[in-house]
Amino acid sequence: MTFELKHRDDRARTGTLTTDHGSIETPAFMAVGTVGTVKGIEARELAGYGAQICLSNAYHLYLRPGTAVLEEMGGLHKFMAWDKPILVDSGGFQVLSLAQIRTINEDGVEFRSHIDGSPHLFTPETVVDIQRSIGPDFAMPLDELVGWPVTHEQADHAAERTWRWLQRALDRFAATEPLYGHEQTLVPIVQGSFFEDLRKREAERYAGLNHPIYAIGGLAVGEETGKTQEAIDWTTAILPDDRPRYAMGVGTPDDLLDAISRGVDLFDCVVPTRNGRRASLYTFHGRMNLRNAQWAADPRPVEDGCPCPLCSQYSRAYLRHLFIAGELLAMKLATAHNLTFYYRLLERARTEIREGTFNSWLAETSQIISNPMDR
RNA sequence: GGGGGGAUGCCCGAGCGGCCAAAGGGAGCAGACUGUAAAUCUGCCGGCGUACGCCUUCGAAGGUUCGAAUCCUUCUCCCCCCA
Repeated sequence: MTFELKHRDDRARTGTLTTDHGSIETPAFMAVGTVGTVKGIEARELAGYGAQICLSNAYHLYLRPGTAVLEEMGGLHKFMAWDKPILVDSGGFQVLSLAQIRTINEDGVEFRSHIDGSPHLFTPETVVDIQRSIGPDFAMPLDELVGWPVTHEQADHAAERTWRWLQRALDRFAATEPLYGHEQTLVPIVQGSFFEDLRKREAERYAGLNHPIYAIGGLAVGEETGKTQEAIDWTTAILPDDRPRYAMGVGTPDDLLDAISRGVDLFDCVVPTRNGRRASLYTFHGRMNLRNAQWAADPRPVEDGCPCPLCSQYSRAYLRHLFIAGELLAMKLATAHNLTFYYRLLERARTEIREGTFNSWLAETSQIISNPMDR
């Protein structure tokens, strides 16, 4: 993996992140394909909307279909017919989202499968092994993610443990080989919650690794916007400037742009896909709930000039009808649109950065895009 | 012609003397969602008022009762069985 910074505009940057499955122009957004599919979207369609890389999840793939099948099928790229880069999360998020069915200790996390209740031990080492079987270009190590609010002590404890777990993951990673002939890169995750001393301590510590890429974890877990921004600032100020930074789980369109302005290069979030399935559509003129009665007989496309399969063919009225009727196609079209919007948004952001106009564009855009539109 | 059953809010449907503006669905109207246990969850849903509340509702009319969607009488309409 290599990363080349291309342009800077204040703290925002563009760059090219290159892997054995091709390169990614940053800032970039990764659609979430938890179980090896971005829900409702074929891999080739995803690429057509502008995706350069997608994300999947080790916890979910480990439970289904399991690492034996993945190895037999030649890894996740082949399995899901996606030949661009893939990043796979570790199950660290499930430490938080499945908190009711897991127990955690220094060795690792024991999950009770959400599918059949069976117990499964995830350790830093087993997660690396699973990541070898899945075969992503970027592999996330097991970390301990805490929510918000949380005490300083709890956040400290989780950050320390995440650091120790990273050492174990790095050791296991160094002791094993990729299975499918392409390079894999482990991405250390900086924790520290929303405490300045913890974030700075962790960032210093991780910077010392001199690693080629870093992730900022623990964001967007229920905190106020200002806290997310502080945490990003504390961290990006210390991490090596010439390495890509990935803000895990971020975010809404305005979150993305804000984080870009603070020097973040990579993102993933379920928002465009999940919200699409639930009739919440993003446009450059604001957010629309396509279930609302106001669109019932609106002949216009959701967004004028949008090249997605929805906007290039269908009216708001038709999409609303599909949602109200509970039709599968509604979710698919809305997901396609939201992803297309995200990719267009980031493409626009890259252009603004190259031209040195990012901050002024951000100021006029961010207020609009996440607020309700009603025209 | 004889016998029996039923009519409840936009729809379906509980309730069968007070705790009933009336369960529960559905439809409708909104909202939430940030490393996806999520095609999910939440709220509103007779009228007026932010709220305590007030007003008008349970086929129609009349009656019994302190009090009726619930009991009685008549009427209207629907369904089933027998002839």
